[in-house]
Amino acid sequence: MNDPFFERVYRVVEHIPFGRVTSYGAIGRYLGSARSARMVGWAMNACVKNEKQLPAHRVVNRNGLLTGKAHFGEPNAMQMLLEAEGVEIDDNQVQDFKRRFWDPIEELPPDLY
DNA sequence: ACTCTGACGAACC
DNA sequence: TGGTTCGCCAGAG
Repeated sequence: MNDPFFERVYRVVEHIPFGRVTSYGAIGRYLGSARSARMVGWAMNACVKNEKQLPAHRVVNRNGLLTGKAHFGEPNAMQMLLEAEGVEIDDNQVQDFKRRFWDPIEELPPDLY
């Protein structure tokens, strides 16, 4: 908990299982900052800059919308990555989002690291 | 030092 | 149903 906010975000993102997705808000809640979803997104933006090898494409907004696709270079890069994992995407929307959703609060230890 | 801007989300009109 | 406001807080100008 003494680490920078980004570091904690990165750690959670690293644990997102293959073929699953989560939301910025869910990560924020897990980190104890329920209202800092924006910071989570901001941290992801920074991760690209830091060349972190994170499955950032598995993080979408609460509606399952690929709001961060613009930051993956090619317009469809994010969608391609997800579809490569078996996640169906239609019009920037994760299909069957409910089933694909991975909540760190439920799947991860309450006090990871 | 100050203002503006977000890969968000929830609360309000 | 849908637009606007606000909280969050780290960078950029």
